Parts: sequence; C-alpha cells; structure tokens
Amino acid sequence: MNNKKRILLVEDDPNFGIILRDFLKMNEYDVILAKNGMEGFEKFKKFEFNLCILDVMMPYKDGFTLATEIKSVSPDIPIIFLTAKSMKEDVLKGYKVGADDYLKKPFDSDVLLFKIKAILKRNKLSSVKDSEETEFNFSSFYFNSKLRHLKYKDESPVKLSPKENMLLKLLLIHINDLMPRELALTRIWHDDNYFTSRSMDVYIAKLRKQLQKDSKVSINNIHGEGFRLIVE
Amino acid sequence: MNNKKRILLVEDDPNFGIILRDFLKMNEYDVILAKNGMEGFEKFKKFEFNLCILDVMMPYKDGFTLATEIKSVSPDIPIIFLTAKSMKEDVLKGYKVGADDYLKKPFDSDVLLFKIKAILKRNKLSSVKDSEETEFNFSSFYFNSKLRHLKYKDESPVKLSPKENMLLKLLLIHINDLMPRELALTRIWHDDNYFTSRSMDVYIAKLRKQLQKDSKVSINNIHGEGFRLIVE
DNA sequence: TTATATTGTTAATGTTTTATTAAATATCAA
DNA sequence: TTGATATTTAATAAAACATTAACAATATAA
Repeated sequence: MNNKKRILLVEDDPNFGIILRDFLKMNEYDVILAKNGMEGFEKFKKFEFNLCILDVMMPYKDGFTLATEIKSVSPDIPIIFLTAKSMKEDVLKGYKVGADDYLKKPFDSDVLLFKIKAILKRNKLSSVKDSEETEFNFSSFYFNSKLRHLKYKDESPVKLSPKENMLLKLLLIHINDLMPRELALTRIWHDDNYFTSRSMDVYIAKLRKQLQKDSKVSINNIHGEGFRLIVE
Repeated sequence: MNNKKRILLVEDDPNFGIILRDFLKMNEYDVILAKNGMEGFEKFKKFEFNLCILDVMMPYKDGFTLATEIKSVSPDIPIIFLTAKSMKEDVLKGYKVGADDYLKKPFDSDVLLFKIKAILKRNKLSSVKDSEETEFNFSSFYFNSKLRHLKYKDESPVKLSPKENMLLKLLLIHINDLMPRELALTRIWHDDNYFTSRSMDVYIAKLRKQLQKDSKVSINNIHGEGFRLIVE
C-alpha cells in the first residue's frame, strides 16, 4: 500500500525545485512539484496533500497569496514557507496567513526533514478525519468510513478495504451524480494511467457485489466519463 | 472566568526572564517564570499550562532534558525552545524531543507572539484533553487504571502492567470507536516505528487474552488504522 | 457492421500488516 | 546482587490488501 505522505512543493527556481523534490522523494515522501503559484493551486485542487512547502518569492503569485488561496480551500493543511530573506515583515506575514513554520534559505536539509516530521505528526493526531463526514445512510445501508464498514439492514457489518472505503465515499459524495473517473484516480490512486484505471474497475466490481443486496442501489458506468451511484 | 492562556517560561537569565515574562503578561498571557530546569519541572507539575517556553542553555538541567520530562507527563503540550546558537545539532535535538518551534536569540518579540498564537491555535483543535477518568465499567468488567486492576465479575482482580494498563485505558477512551495505532504509539511508546508497533501488537494480544473471558467484549483490528474495543 | 476503446469479472501474484509464541533484555525492588 | 516482573526483539505464520493478467462483454465511432 502507498502510505507515503504527500507534499506539494511550489518553487520557481527549477534547479533548486528539482533537487529539493528528489531529496524529499529519497526520504519517502510523495512530492508534486509546481513551478509557480498558478500551477501550484491547480495541482493542489486536483490532488490531495498532507503538507505544502511554498517558496515566498515567486513571479505573478507569491507564496503568501498562494497560501491564502490554499487555506481558503483547506484551512487545516500545514504550510512551510521558504524565504530568502528573514525579514521580520516576511516572517510575520507568513504566520498571519497561517504558516506552520518557515525556513530561511539556504537551509539545512535535515532541519527541513525534522520540521516536516514534527508538523505531520502533530497534524495527524489532531486528525483531519474528525472534521470530515464519516457516516452515510443510503437506502437500507449504513456506511461508516472511519470504521470502514458497510452495514445492510440488520446484517453484521462488512469490512471494507481502504481503497473500497475511499471509493465508496467518493461515490456517495456524488450520490446520484457523476463521479468522474479521473477524480477517483487522482484522489485515491494519486495517478491516472491504464493500470490504476484497471485497478479501479476491480474495486467497482467489489463494491457492486456488496451493494447488490439492495435492489434500489446500483453503480452505473458512464462510458468514458466515470461512475454514478444511483439510489432510487 | 479567567480564560487567559497559561505559559510556563523557564529562563535562567533573571533580567531577560523578567522582561520576557512582563512582555507576555502585557499580551494577555498568564505567565509563570522559573529560573532553572528543576524549578521549571516543579512548577509544571504543580500548575496547568497551555504552552512551555524553555531556554535551552541552563545550568544543571538543560531545556532538552526538561522538555523530555515534561513530555513524559504531558505528551501533547506544545514547547518552544529559546536557543542562543542556531546550531544544527541543537535544532535537531529540539525537534527530537518534540519541540513545536524554536527561536534563536536575540529574537523579535512580535515573532514570538505570532508563534505562540499559531501554536495555541492549532493545539486548541487537537486538545482532546485526556480524561482523568480512572474507573471504567464495561460489560462484566471493572477496570481501575489508577490501581491497574482489571476485574471480571466476582473473580479477584488481575494486575495489569503499566503498558497493558495505558493501552486498555486508551482503548476504553475510544470505546466502540477507532483507537488509531499511531495514537497509542506516540502516547505510550513515544515513538512510532516498526519495533514499537510490534511491541504494541504483543500487548494487544495480552489484553485480548484477558478480555476473552467476556464474549461480549473484543478488540478488533482495522487494518492499517488501529484497533477498536467493541462492547456489545 | 466492424474495428477500437472502454469496462467487467475472476483469478494469480506480490506486498504489507497483523497475530502469535518464544526467547532475549531490561527494570526494579528486596 | 538476585529474582521477579515487564518489555522488547525475533521468527514465523496468517490475514488483509493491492495490483496485474487474461479474457469476456459492451459501447462507440468510423
């Protein structure tokens, strides 16, 4: 299973960005690199991250502006700023927009690793999951995504695997509506290619097997688009 | 009610300590100043704090040692280190003992205020505030976590080891709900790695052995997430 | 209609996580 | 110190999970 923590790195200096990305990858993080604020925000919305590392000084859209946008979408995501100058104004502005930490360039890479570790640790315990919807009722099913179980009427709950669980949750969020294939692939598999797509089909089959207990519930395919969880 | 945040400040330089204390007081914090590590730990045990600010270099007991002691009592309390030198070793050591942030002297007082604010803010969310509950009744069991006794019906109580005791208590706090593996590892083992995780499994087995006296009680594993103490 | 791309299903294969037991260490009080 | 208790480590087995492959079925576009 891919349990790596996911980091969005936004850095306009391509040389430095690639070096840093590879360094973080070597240390067991999944890193997506964006080379400016615009691209950074696109990537942020498309995928799911545990942490953002943002360069402050970037053309067009600086790190602070980007951070503000990101926080407006995900208020709890931790952010580390990379700043060339350690001017008081910069530091304060960073904290104002909700920085969890900042690092003055040039920085020691081990220090960065520890900051990342410390921030992810405390963020995990405050548990993103608490603020999320975890319970769903649809037709004769009760689904608990935190406990990862699906219950039909009075039957004892069926355990769902992590992937089954996430997929069902995504379908339920879009209940009776299109859940784009691409969305599930980027959110759950963090990648969109032939094999992950095949894998997803396998999981759709597994879910269908569970859901067929209730004739009012079904998963429809919309050819080339995605799936739709239908509840009469 | 007085809902000012309470800060423990440990600083051996009396001039600087008093200045800093008064500055923080002016900014609506309740501050207790201790002038060495020994006194700091005494004060910490005596009162209740929301945050600790510790000087690193102090005679007898340095800030890191004090932090370790404090964390062993209250694993979740945030700590900010004040360090004269910003040597890599110091910074890393700080993060190792669970620092939330560190500041290099001399520092800007506004920056300190922002760090305090940011840390208290994110801690508010996670402060589940461990129940000081010591007695638990579940199904046919009576459990006293202070005495480390687990009693089934009329049988004479079984003594639990410290680790068994803490683990059972954590499970009970989350009764019928997920108790994340990571939570137990950070709270009880203060570390999250392969070996502590194996060790925890051994303790889960020990508890299961005790709890199987009652068929209504069981510990379920949620693969990759943690455990769940189920009481029908 | 036919060729092509997409989806459905099942089984095998590989990987990670958990369970269990025993042995090795560590801790602590007598 | 020793001996009892507590904890960690090791080794192995079992379970859970994810991916891939192979082939069937279906939908779509030319």
